[in-house]
Order: sequence, then C-alpha cells, then structure tokens
Amino acid sequence: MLLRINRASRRPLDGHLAALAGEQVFCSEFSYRRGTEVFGEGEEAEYVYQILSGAVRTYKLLSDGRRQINSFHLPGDMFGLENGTTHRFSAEAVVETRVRITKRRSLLETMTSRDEGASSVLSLVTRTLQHAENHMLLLGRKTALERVAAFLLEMDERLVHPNVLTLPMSRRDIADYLGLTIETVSRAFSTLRDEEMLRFDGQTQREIILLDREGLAEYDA
Amino acid sequence: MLLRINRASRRPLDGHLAALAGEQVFCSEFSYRRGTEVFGEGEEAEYVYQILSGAVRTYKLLSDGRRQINSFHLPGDMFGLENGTTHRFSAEAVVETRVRITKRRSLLETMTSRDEGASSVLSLVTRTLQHAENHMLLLGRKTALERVAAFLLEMDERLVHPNVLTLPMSRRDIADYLGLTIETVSRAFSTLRDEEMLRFDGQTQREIILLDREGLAEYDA
DNA sequence: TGATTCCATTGATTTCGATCAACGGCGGAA
DNA sequence: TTCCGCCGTTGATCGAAATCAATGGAATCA
Repeated sequence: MLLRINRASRRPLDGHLAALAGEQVFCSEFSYRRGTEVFGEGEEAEYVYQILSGAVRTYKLLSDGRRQINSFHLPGDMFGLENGTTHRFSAEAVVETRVRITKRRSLLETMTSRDEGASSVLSLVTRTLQHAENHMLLLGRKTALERVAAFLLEMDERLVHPNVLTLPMSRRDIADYLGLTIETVSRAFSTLRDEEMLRFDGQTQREIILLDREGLAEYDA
Repeated sequence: MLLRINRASRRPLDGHLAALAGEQVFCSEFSYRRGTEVFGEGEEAEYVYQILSGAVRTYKLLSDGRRQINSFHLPGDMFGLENGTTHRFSAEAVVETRVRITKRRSLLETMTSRDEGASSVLSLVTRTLQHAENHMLLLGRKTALERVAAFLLEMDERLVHPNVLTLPMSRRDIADYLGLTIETVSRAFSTLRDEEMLRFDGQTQREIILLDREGLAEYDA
C-alpha cells in the first residue's frame, strides 16, 4: 500500500465527518493515484475515509480472481468504518482521488461520549446496509438490461442529475459491480443507445447523456 | 397482518434483547403460523423482533413477483430494526414461529441514553451488513454449486453443526435466497449427494447429514 | 379419508449471458 | 513521434442455468 501524502495537518474537521466526530477530532488529507489500493481486505481498520474528489471502489475477491464490487464511493461519501478491527473488503482509487482521513479510534470514542455521534455512525451503517439490500435484489433477480438501467439511474441520482453523466469507472468496474461481464455491459449500453434512452457525449464512452430517465426507470421495477 | 397472541405480559427482557435495551423495556410474545406475514415492506416499523423458535425470511419483491430473500432468521436472531420509520422489506414466518416483540421506540430511547445499548444496536446492524456483503459476492460471482454449498455451510454453522441439519425452508425459499430456480437448487443437492458430500435423512428432503464439510468448503472459495 | 395442493426431483429444451475472438481508438511512456 | 497496453464495441459460438414438462410423494384440509 503506497500512499502519496498531500498534506497532514492537525486541524478540526468540517462537513459530514465533523458532524460525526465533533470538533476535537483531527485528521489529514491524502491522495491516491488511479488504481492504487486504499486498504486491503483483512488489514487493520485504523482509519475512516471521506472522499473529497475522485472515486473509490470497495470489493471482495474470490481465490480465483472473481471480483464483486460492493459499492462506488463518490465525493462526500465515507467508507472504511468497521465495527471490528479489520477491513472486511478492499478499497482502491478508481481515478486520482483525494480523501480526508480520520483515526478510527477518535471517531469511536466520540461515538460513546456523544449521543449525536453515535446515531450518525449508525445512520451511516444503516444507509450502507440499505444500499446492500437493494443491490442483493439486483444481483439475485434482475436481468442484464435492468441492472445497467438501475446503475445509470443510481449514478445519475448520486451525482444530482447532471446534464452529462461522467462515469469515473471502466466497463470492467461496472461489470464487477453488476455481476456481469464487460461485453454484456457494453451491449446493454448499446441497446439503450439504440432505443434512444441515452446518448454518448464526446469521444470517450464514459460521458453519457440520459435522454429518458422514465424509460430507464421502467426497465427497473 | 393477522397475529395470534400467545402472551402479552409486562416483564423485563432477558438474553440478547435485554443486553440491547436494558431492564426497563417491556415486551410481549407472539406466534405466527407458517407462511404468515410478520410485517410488509413500507409498513411502519413499530416493533423489533427476536425469534424464540421457528424461522423467518425477510425479502424484497419486484413488481412482477420476482423475489429476493435477504436472509433467514433463526432462534436467537433479531430482525425488523430500522433506522427510519418504515420497513425496507417484508418478513414472513417460514414455519410456525414464536417471537418476542419490543417497541422500537423504547429500544431507540435506551440507545441514546445508554452507551452500551448504542453499540449493541450498531453491532447488530454491522453484522447484518457483513452478511449482506458476503451475500452480494455469492449472488454476483458464484456458480450454482458454490451457492448451494455455501448455503449448507452457513446453515450448518448457524445451527451449531448439528448431526442432522433440519432445514425449515422449502427449495423455493432456498432458490430465492441464492438467486437460482428450484430446479437448479434441487440438481445441486442431487449432485452433492452423488458426490457423497451429503446424505438425506428420513423421508423428507429437508433433513440433511453433511458428510464432508471440507469438501463443501472447497466449492466455496 | 379422500381430494387437493404443495413439494421435490428429474428429463428435455431453450435462452440469456459468458466466452472466444477480432478490431479500432485512445493515452501514457520512452 | 511510435510503440504498447488498456479500453470499449461488436460478432460468433458456447454453456450454465432457466424454462417447460412430467412424475411421485407428503402435507393439509374439507
């Protein structure tokens, strides 16, 4: 695990983490180059992370290399908080990513000393669980087209309905998130393009304009 | 939602719920006949449940009836605790089931007033999340045989390695838990029987003797 | 105590998504 | 620049699991 340190200053948190941890918790900022590991499955869970810019994927591997991505973390999102002392999955930067890092210990201390902090941690874990429940339904019971449509709507919503949806992740990442292969994901994109549900913007195939959100929602159900 | 009330007494909790909620919380016991609903998706989350005997399935449905079972709850397990005010999924009794019911409100009150309670609730939610993460890997990336082997090992472990594994749920339930069809589940059972990983005990096909737990574990990976 | 419905298995066939393969385009490295 | 490796798409083929179908029990209930 190689990190490049941008800044490591002792200063109060702000934003989401501050609400969680309170003023007396200090933190630092780190940056990860695209494709680098933030932490690995089984490692000590020493820190909690909040994304400032970029994107992170968290995933599990089978021994033969099959990969399942649990979730993508976008700016503002927190990840890496565990109840035990070790990480139950790995995390990697999808693109160049800046994060704010807090010591797990100081976070958990405020959790027991402050009611507000406790319920904030709980609501973070609960939201993550809710996402996992929806994702199990997707992985267990939805068709390829339904999965890709759901993925697009999820990203669209999390990026607050931008005109152009700029996906930070590759088709491989999307496939491993949706339990499909890259070819199937690619074909689903092409189908949705042909049905004029979406349009590619620019040269790269990662800039997408959603033309018919209601149509996409009908694939989901 | 039709309930049959066995007993509704004001008395202190004991066991897991007591650790969670403290002595001043009161509760009652209910019984559900096999196949009956405990609560439905979208309903008010008024109570938290702990299983005394029997088994409960929690699941989500798609509009066309496709079903994904999140998890099976066995004696000792708690379920139905939500962070918001409504249930995010439905719950049904798999067999005749007795539960102990606690008002959500009193549980959440103790959560903020007692540090110990707060971290107990958190660890419950965290364990549920951990199960969901493992299940996403299963649903997204494992083969039918791997899923069924993992299912058997999970049930074996949760029932503390009994000599005869008595499954309370039907093949349909297992299929909807594993993201498969009943036929595929049945064929997987037959394959494992032919490979002498397991043996059926008695007439019903729900009493299973695991002959080779290590062999089963190799299917998982 | 039938009758009816559910349950589980097994066989035949189909199908959706995986796999194998080829190609063109982009981007980073020397 | 030129190379090489990734990235994404598309086509051809394969295969694992779904679907369709039939059967024999077990459980439930009128």
